[in-house]
Amino acid sequence: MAIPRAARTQRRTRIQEEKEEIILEAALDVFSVSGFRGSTIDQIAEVAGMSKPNVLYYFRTKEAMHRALIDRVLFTWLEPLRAFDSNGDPESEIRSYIRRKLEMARDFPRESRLFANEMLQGAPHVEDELRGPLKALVDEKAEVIRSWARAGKITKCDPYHLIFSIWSTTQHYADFDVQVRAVLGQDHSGEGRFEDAARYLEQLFVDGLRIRHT
Amino acid sequence: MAIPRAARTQRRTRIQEEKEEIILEAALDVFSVSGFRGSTIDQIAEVAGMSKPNVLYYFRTKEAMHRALIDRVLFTWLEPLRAFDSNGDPESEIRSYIRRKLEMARDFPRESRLFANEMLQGAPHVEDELRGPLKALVDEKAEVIRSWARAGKITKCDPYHLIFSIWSTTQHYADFDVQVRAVLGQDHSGEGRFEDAARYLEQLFVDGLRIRHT
DNA sequence: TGTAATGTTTACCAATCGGTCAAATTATCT
DNA sequence: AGATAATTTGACCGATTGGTAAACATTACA
Repeated sequence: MAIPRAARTQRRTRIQEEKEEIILEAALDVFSVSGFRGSTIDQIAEVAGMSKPNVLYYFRTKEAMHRALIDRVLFTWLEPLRAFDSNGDPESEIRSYIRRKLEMARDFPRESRLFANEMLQGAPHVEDELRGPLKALVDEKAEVIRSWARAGKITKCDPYHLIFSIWSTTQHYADFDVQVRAVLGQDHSGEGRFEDAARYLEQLFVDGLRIRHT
Repeated sequence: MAIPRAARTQRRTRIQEEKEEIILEAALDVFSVSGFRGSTIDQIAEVAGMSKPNVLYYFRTKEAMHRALIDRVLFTWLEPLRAFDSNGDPESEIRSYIRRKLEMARDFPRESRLFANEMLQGAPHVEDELRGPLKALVDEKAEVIRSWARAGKITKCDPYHLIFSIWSTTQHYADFDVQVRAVLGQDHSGEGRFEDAARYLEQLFVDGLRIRHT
């Protein structure tokens, strides 16, 4: 008899690992565009190249798929912020944070859109993670930024809104990709737009913060 | 016999105006949260307080509702950019543009989310408007910014990415409202966060652009 | 190789989807 | 008031939704 995935507690089969990966990949394709409510298991099954019941053999519900995806994305998504080093030089830390976030927008746009979709819907599945681990991490980094300001290494500014502005400006190139391409036109819609964005954003933030050059 | 709305060419009844307004208001509630695919006519009908066939009496399809909503939002959404005055002082123009966009994020968050949802889905209903009127308007304002840079009134920077960064930072407070509230915590989640954001963003952009004070 | 566990599919279910229809109700105008 | 047009709704339609049951196929392992 077939035992659905969620009921298994023992180690996973080779096939399980492969198929679950294929399904999550397909689910990311679909969820990131249409959001949770707008996506269907049939769409995911088609993209994954298997039948709907087969998908449901590995993930018992649509919610289980979404949950697994969100959990994975949430972790890797905060990686750049965790890497933010309180002992580093403020200017280079902020520069590399911007660069890393921009690279993620370029290389993982679906993950960005999945997250954006979840936020737009009011974060029904992850509000706890926002109030808990995310807030804790941001609080910690905000304190680092504040200490830089106290030490005179950086212009005094609201560290929370600084972080928000880095998030929004970088993720914009993933979430609003269509708009960016449409406005830039065919000429500037190549991958070069990310380098232009990096140049512009580093200038905006570093000069904007009046970071003293060492 | 009842003549559905779209077939009418004569002037509209008082009831028509009222009900269409109620329906669009409800549709904005629903579409802005769940996106087009994730929203149902039943939801809209319930929010509007009328039966589904009655909603469909005024808008023949779900798409017609969405289209009417998008058209209206797209127009008012670009109002602040249109108001961007090429004859004005660069610093005060940019300051007031930021302020206006932030006010819209505060006062019309549903409109912002409706638009964001449409972008996330790849702008299936408005890509033409993006490539046409929107691009034309941005091109025009970008040229203004470039002329300010040539005249030495402003630091040289990519005007398109400057506009993108103003859009993203301001709309962030509408689209990612849940996240902003969660990270700021209860203490700073009041309406005061918009004033904090305005202060921070004006500092970021104006100083970042090294605008010479007159 | 045999067999038990795992994986896959066809057929199906009740609920919900977008949308229609005709009948009933209400507003408008003379 | 009465006639006519505009509005509203309950019943309904075929298609699609998330999910299940059970038969069938494949794999892993003794």
